[in-house]
This record gives sequence, structure tokens and C-alpha cells, in this order.
Amino acid sequence: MGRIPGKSTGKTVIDMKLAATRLIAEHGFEGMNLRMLADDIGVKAGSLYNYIDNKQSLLHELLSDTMKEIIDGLDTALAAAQDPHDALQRFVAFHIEFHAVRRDAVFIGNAELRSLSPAQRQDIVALRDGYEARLRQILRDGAATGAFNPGDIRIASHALIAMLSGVCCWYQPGGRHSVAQLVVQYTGLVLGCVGASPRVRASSAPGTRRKSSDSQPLPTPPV
Amino acid sequence: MGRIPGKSTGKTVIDMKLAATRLIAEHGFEGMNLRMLADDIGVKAGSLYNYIDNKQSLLHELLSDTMKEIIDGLDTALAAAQDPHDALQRFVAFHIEFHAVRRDAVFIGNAELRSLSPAQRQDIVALRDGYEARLRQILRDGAATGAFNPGDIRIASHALIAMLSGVCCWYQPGGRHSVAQLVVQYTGLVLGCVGASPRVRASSAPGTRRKSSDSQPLPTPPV
Amino acid sequence: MGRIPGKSTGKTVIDMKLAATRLIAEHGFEGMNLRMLADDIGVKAGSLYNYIDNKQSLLHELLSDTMKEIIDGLDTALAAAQDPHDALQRFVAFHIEFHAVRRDAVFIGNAELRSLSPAQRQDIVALRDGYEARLRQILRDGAATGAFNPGDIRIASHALIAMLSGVCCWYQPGGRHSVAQLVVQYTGLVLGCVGASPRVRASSAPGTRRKSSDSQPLPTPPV
Amino acid sequence: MGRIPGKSTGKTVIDMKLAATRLIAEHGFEGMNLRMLADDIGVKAGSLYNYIDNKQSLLHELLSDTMKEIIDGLDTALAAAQDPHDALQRFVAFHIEFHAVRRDAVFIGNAELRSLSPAQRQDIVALRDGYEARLRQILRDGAATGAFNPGDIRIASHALIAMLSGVCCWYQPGGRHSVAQLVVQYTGLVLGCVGASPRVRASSAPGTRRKSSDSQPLPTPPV
DNA sequence: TATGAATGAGGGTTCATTCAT
DNA sequence: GATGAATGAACCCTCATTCAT
Repeated sequence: MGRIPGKSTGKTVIDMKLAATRLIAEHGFEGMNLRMLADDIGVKAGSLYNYIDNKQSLLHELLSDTMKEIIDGLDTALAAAQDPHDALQRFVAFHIEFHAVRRDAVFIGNAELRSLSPAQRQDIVALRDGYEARLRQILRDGAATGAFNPGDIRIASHALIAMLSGVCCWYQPGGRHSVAQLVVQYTGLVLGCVGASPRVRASSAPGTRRKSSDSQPLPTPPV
Repeated sequence: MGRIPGKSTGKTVIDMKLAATRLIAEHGFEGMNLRMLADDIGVKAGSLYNYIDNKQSLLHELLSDTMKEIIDGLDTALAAAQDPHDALQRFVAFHIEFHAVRRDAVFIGNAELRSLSPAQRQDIVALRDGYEARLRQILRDGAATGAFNPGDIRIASHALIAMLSGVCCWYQPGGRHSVAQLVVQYTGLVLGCVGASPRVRASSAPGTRRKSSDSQPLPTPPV
Repeated sequence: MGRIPGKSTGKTVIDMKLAATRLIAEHGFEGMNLRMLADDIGVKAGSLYNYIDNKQSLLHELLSDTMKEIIDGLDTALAAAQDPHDALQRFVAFHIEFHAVRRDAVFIGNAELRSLSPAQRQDIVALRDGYEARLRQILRDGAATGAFNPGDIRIASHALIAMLSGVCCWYQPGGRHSVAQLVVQYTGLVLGCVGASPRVRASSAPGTRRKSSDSQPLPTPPV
Repeated sequence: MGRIPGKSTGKTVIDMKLAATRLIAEHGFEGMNLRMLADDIGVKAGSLYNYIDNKQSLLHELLSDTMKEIIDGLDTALAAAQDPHDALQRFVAFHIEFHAVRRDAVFIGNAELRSLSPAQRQDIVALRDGYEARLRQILRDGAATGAFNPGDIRIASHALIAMLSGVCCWYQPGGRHSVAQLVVQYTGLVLGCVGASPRVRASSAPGTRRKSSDSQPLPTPPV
């Protein structure tokens, strides 16, 4: 019944997951059908069942993969953090980069939760909360040391994640901004948000935020 | 182009739109079917076609209604603004209230754009950009007077709107926070974000942001 | 339940029947819906039921009207016929004129028989056979006097009626041919068909059939 | 554009086309539904979509098949024609036989043109005109040699085809007439129609047309 | 593994028809 | 007479899923 676990690293499986991520981001989970996916990787629809149990479990797997990857990535990024202020900057940089580079994956991770079964959703939501918990801890630590003044921790973490995650909806590689520029801009916004103490804040490239230009309108605005 | 019967003020039409907004928010546009909607308002599926041209145009109408209402509401809220700082506070208060009270409508306004036809999407996106343009103008004005230091205007407006709109994904009326409390919290975050000058910022109830409690995990995380 | 018979002469009824004939000819009986018909005469679909019992009975009435009119017209045309040869010429002239002028009515009379109920169809088929019986009698009379040599009477009558009725499928008023020209041409063809004796045949405008030009291709060829 | 699976030579495809031709002839294209068709060949309605793109394209394919077959058949029949008179006889024989044997196919080919899309209709009409063009050429050749006196070529070709095609509406195999008898009768009518010179005409079995009996009334009269 | 074919459950949509107003 | 609204039955078509080959 189940598939051989090791097989999830086969080329076809990888192709399928990449294609599925792209197609779901484009059409939505319910709007993508398995024939589209099969066409995209050059097989017939029935053959997909050599790799998946069903359509919904494929979605769950995609989301699960993404959550595990983003959590691992964050832990790596935070491992060497010196203090809350440093940790927050690392968080922003990592989150922005991940959301700019893996736009489709994080987009469906946010938008398609409702297409999961309750149990599957619970599973992903727990991972998501684990991710957000790391941000809350940073904020809590910073509030304790007096480095930050974030107000309600949970509201602040919701707000920051919403703000940062929005880039997956409008950022286009090769567009007006490089990812590095995004990181600088968003870091400034975040530090301001949490009322980071001026001293530290000045260190984040003073004058960087002078570039006050208007860019193109966003095609699909973030939620 | 549009439909006129009953001028969309008939009871059934209103019921239908309310139900549709709720059901689409819950199941997604593709996940909601017209039989569900019809059941919800006590008619048969075919009867819906006395009020809509097709399923997709219903979605467009819902989104269009919402955008017009939010723009009108914002203009009213901003009418008496004294200066950019005042305007930004009014913007935050209005946006948060609207997104807390009309959660479903704004949620599908963000999440279901892709289910529209290109022409319909263009129509809504233009309205959205008009809304965001008002925020950009506030930021630009504030940057000009030195009241704000928002960095790139467009990134800042994207970021602020993403941050504020996130409340529609997790806020529950009757929960831990009142809307008024949300407004206070988010106002603090926003003013910090744009680097509002301390003098004015201090006026936003100092000490308010001390309430540093953690609330429940968010059921449907923001995009 | 039934409608007042005298009312079938009201303006709305006449408009409705004219419109129905045109619309059925254009879209077919199943392809025309009552909303189309109602729109065409400026009422709502439900109002049609003030004039008809149901859609199918409307069709039956249209066909019945047409059959009665064509039979009456034929009888009038044949009343003064001197002999079989004269009668056949009168038959051709009448049939062509009727089929050229009342194209839509005769077209649906042929094409939409199958959309009637068995009883209704029987009714119309009986009328049709009465019409064709008059042609058979002419042929039989002519065969008896030696004026014609039509072979099998029933096949000949089928063949002649099919040939003549075809004009309803391709003739366009204002086109290359006048109805009078059609009558001349078809009369020649028919007389040749039945082997009319040369003497009489010469009287049908000798040389008329010289006009050997090709006209435009037929858009919808006859069955 | 077209479908390839099974190259339309698969048993199910052939069954489907045969059944569709019969059912459409019986109920009309709009009157036949895909469940009827599916039932008839022992599958479920959705399975038909393994063989067709949609209902309308099935009709187009049936008509296209028929037109190609009839044109090929005619060309074969005319290949060895000695002169216009011989060609016309061959035309009549082939056309009658085809219309007697393939009654349903030619019937829907005539009656259901209007159910096609404009482009599809154009396609079939072009084939039809190609078929009729061969008859026009025969008539033109015969008029040139003095063998025929058909009058207006296009009217004559319309008239002849209408006359001959009518057999598909009333002929029943196993009825009063054999196909061979039909051919003899119709050949006589056609030759008379076009004023074929007596010498040649006499060769078409003199006395054959004596059989002057009346047969049964036609169930579905020709258009 | 891959596939062609089948299925069954629906989903959007149409439409003749009814009826209270 | 007219109409807006409702209905229920269908209809075309889609699609996840299965399975023999």
C-alpha cells in the first residue's frame, strides 16, 4: 500500500514534486488536476499513482517537505546568533531569502492548508507554529534584555511573519530589487517595528533606507 | 454587463452574497460548489442563475463589492486627516477594523484573485492598487515632511499592507483581543516600521505595548 | 386548460408564431428555447404560456398551420386545371413559389417532424400524404392519358417533391434568380422527368433552358 | 487537433460511431444525449471522452467521415466513365446506392449541418460542394456535347441531388423495391430531367418504367 | 513501471414549466 | 395578461482513481 520511502528521491518523484509545486501555485490545488501534472512530467495520469497515494497526500508531502526545510534552514541560520538583535536580523534575512527563492513552495504552504484533511492540516500547522515559536522566542528574549519593545508577542510575531512572507506574492527574480536589497529594506522595517534600540539599529547600514523610489504595481498582492 | 434584477438589493441576493463569501472563505472558490451555496440560502442550484451569470462572475462581484466598499471607507476615514502621521494612524485603524470585521470578504479578496478571468482580475487589481496608492501617498507625504523614514515606498506599502491584512487570517471576534486593542498594537508596529518621529509616536499611548502575552496559535496562517 | 381558439388571431400570437418559425428554422426545435422566443417578441418566457400549452404543441401548431395552408393553396391552384399536363405545371409553380416564399415554414415542416409526439407526427404526416396524394393523382391521370411516362408513381412523386422542395434550403430572395425564373427552370426539369410528350413540353417557353450559367454554391444543401 | 488514440480503428470507437450515427438520425443531434450513446455501446458517459473531444466534434467527425467516403466512392465509380451520359448514369447509380445503404449517415449529413460550429460547418460544406461539383462537371460536359439540355447548371445539380438524396428519407431495405430497381427508376427520371437525347435514353431498358404501382406512404418525408 | 480505458461521483449550467403577485 | 422567481430534471463535461495488460 505505502510506497517505498527511499523512492522519494528518484528523479521522477523530484520532477513531480517540482512540477506539482509550480502548478499548484499557479492554479491552486483544486484547480490543478493530475493530468496537468502528468503531462508536465511526461507520463500518463495513472502512472502518478506509482509515486503518490492520492492527490491530497501529495499536497501534504509538499507542504511537509517545505516546512521541514524551512525549519532546518532557520535553525542553521540562527545557530550562531549572538543576541536577540542579531538573531532577529538573521531571521529576517533567512525568511526573506527563502520566500524570495522558494516563492511557489511557501505560497502554497500558506494558501492550500485548507485543502488538507484535518489531520494533515494539524500536522503542518504544528510545524508552522514551531517555526513561528522561534520568532516569538527571539522577540521574548529581546524584550527581556530591553533590546526590543514588541508589545504583544504573539501579535508581533503574526505581524512580522505576515509582513515578511508577503514577498512571495510579489517578488520577481530579475526585477527591480535584488534579494540582498530586499533583506536590507525589510530588516529596517522589522527593527523599527519591534522598537529595536537605536544604537544597534544604526548599525544596519545607515542611509540605506534613503532609496525612496516607487516600483511597479504588484500583480498579485499579498494577503 | 452586470445584472440588474432586484438591483442586488433583494433579500435573496444579499443572502446569497453573504453565504457565498462565507463558503468561499471556508472552502476556497473551487472548493465551494453552487449546490452548497444554494442549500445554504434555501433554494435550488438552478435558481442562483436568476442572480448570477455564472459562478466566476459571482466571485468577481463579491470582490468588486468589497474593493469598492473598502476604498470608500478609507476615503471617508482619511477625509479629516491633519497630517501624514495622523493619516497613517487613521489608515491603520480603518484597515485593521475592516479586516477584523469583514474577515471573510477580505480574505477571499486576497486568496481568490487567481480564480478570476484575466479581465476580471485586472479590474480588481486596479482597484487594489488604487487602495494601496493611498497608503503610498501617505508614506510619500510623511517622507517629504520628515515625519517618516519608510525607505522604498513601494516595498514599505507592500510590507505594511501585508502585515496589517494578516489579521483577517487569525483574528476571532470574542477572542483574546478587542479590535480596539488590535488597532493600538498594530499602530505601534506601523509607526515603528516607518520610523515615525519619536515625538509624535509617544502620543500613541505610551506603555500600551507592555501587554506582552502570548495568545492561541493561529488556525489559518496568513499568506 | 386549453386556450380560447379565437385568440389565435391576436397580434401577440401571430408575432409569436412568426418568430418561432424563424427561430426554429435557424436553431432547430431543440436548439431554440422559449427565452429566445420570448425575447424576440418582447415578453418574458412565462408569458408564452398564455398562448401555448407547451413547447411541443407550439411546434405542432406551426406545422399544422403550414400544412393546411399549403393544401388549401394547392387546391386553389389546381381548381382550374384543364388536364394533367396543365395540372402538373400548376403544381410545380405553386410548390416552388410556396417553398421559395415560406422557406422557414416548409423547412421546419420537413426537418422537425421527429420532434413531435407520435400522435402529433401522425397528424402532420397524414396531411403531408394528402398533399402528395394530389401529385400522385396528377401523375396517374397523366400516365393514363399517355401525357406522362413517370414509371412508379410513388417513387416519382417522392422524387419530384424532394427535388422541388429543395429550393427552401438554398433559395435566397434577392439572389441570382427570381421566383418566376425558378418556376420556369423547375418546370422544365419536372416535365422532362415525367417524360411529358414533346408537343406540350415545347409550349413551356422553348429556349428558356438555354441560360446555362453557374450560380453561387449552396450554403445548406437540401436533403 | 484530432484524436489519435486507437486511430479510430478500435472496436469501441467503431461501435460508438455506428451507434452515434443511428441515434442522431433517430433523435437528432440535440435530441441524442451522451448517456444514450454510452448506454448503447455499454460504457459510461464519461468514458466516451476517451474517444471524443466533445459532443459537437463527434458530429463533425461523423460527417467528415461520410463526406470523405462518399467522395472517394464517387471518384471510383466515375473513373471508368466513357462519356457524360455514361458518367451521369454512374453518378445516379452510385448516389442512390450510397443513400439507400448508408441512409442514417447521409441523413444526418444533411440535417445536422446546423449543429456544427461555423468552422466545422465550413469544412463539411466545402466537401459537399466538391461532391456536387463533380455532378456539375458532368452536366456541363453533357451540355457541351449536346447530350444533355439541363438549363441552369447549378439549379439542375441542386435539383438532381435533392431528388436523389430523398431516398435516404423513405427507403427501407427489404421493402417493396430493391436498390437495383430504385436505380433504374431514378436513372430514368434523371435522364428525362436533363433532357438526355432519346437515342441514348432508349438504351436504359425501355419499358422498365412501366411498373406503375403505388407503394407505402413515406414515414419521414424528405426535406 | 507505464498505460489505455473505464468508472462514478459530481459540478456548472440550461431550460421547460409553474405560480403567486 | 405579464412577470420575477423558483424548480427539478437533465445534460455536457471533468476528474481522481482503479486495473488489466
